[in-house]
Amino acid sequence: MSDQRSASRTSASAAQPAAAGSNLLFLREEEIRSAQDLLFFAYRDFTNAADVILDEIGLGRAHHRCLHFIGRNPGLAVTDLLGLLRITKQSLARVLGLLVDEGYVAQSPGRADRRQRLLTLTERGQALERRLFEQQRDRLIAAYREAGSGAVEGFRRVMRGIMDDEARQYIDSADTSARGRKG
Amino acid sequence: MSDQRSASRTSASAAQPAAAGSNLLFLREEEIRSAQDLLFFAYRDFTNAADVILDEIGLGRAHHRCLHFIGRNPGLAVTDLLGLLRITKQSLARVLGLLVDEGYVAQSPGRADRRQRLLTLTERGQALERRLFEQQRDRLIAAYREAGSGAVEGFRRVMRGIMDDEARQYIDSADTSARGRKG
DNA sequence: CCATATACGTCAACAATGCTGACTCATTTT
DNA sequence: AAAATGAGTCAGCATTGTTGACGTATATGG
Repeated sequence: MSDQRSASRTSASAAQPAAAGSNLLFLREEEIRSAQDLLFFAYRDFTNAADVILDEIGLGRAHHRCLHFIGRNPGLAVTDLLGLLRITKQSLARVLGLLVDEGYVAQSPGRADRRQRLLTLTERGQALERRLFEQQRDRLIAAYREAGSGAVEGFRRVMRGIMDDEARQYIDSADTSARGRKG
Repeated sequence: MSDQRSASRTSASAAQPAAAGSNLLFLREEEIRSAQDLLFFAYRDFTNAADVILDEIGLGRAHHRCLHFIGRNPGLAVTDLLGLLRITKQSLARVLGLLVDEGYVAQSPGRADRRQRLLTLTERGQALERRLFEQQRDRLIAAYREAGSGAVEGFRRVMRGIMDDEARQYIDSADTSARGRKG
């Protein structure tokens, strides 16, 4: 690979606001653009961590997302899973159908509302989800160790702030139920 | 939407390690799983912020990524862009070709190595990239304000720790060149 | 009880964005 | 002169997202 990249970075005339002396504004913008980089690279490599295992089994990231959210919310209804993933029912059907066919996910009718198909991981699904989890866990633990324990709280606060209200509520309720364990 | 979700969260038997009393391990695992959630939702909503504008123009996220990295690294060589995005030349060609055709990106032969096609944003490309940037900027600024200035450093450190070495070097070199401004 | 809404599933077609493999051409390096 | 590299291109395919249109079972409200 050539060394062009680092040689030319930030030499763009566009990065300089027209007004002179507004170095604060410049730093602010650079800070934001740097955060764009952070989100792209961290997400890319974090999701990538599970890909080798997924490839072996012939599944994709979409399947992993399902396993993750079902594992985290046993008895989740299909509508709720759709709300978390923000994809269409038809997109989910392809992915979820395979997971059910291959015995990773089980469906059972809701007792209160028998129209629902509540989703849980089978033992096989739990085993797979755990293997995938461990890959990402190792990466996160290394990151946490490097960053220092004080950094984690800041990470959580900023990430929470980036997402929209609905996602925040989900995150917050997971937090409280993890500590209080009140079902 | 049903309320099944919050009712059942973390009631999975799988979340409990077999050994009793290892509550530290449990909290650790919950913390990691929560970070998985954070990455998914933050990335989802962050990228989403630019989608409305992209839709109007008939471009996608892949185009945005190109505009971002070219804008941030004027004179970037194609090989280096491929290295940042980690996609194949053929995938990039589709996306980049359109950006060039539509006048968002300009190519010019390298002086040192005339095989290279160095990439820059045209004025049109800069204008579009700015519009997209502003959407994500607003989200980040709100998140930074909510999280507090102390949180930002922690965010940056953890995100940096998640990505692989090559990406870290890129991030670090951007940091130094932004302050020192030495091309 | 009946009308309407909801939860879930399904078929069909299409779009965006990844991938592999195979080649060409220009230029640089050895 | 030979080999490597930077860039482009064609062809085909996989994954995962989208619309639109229906069908069925169950719940809910007048």
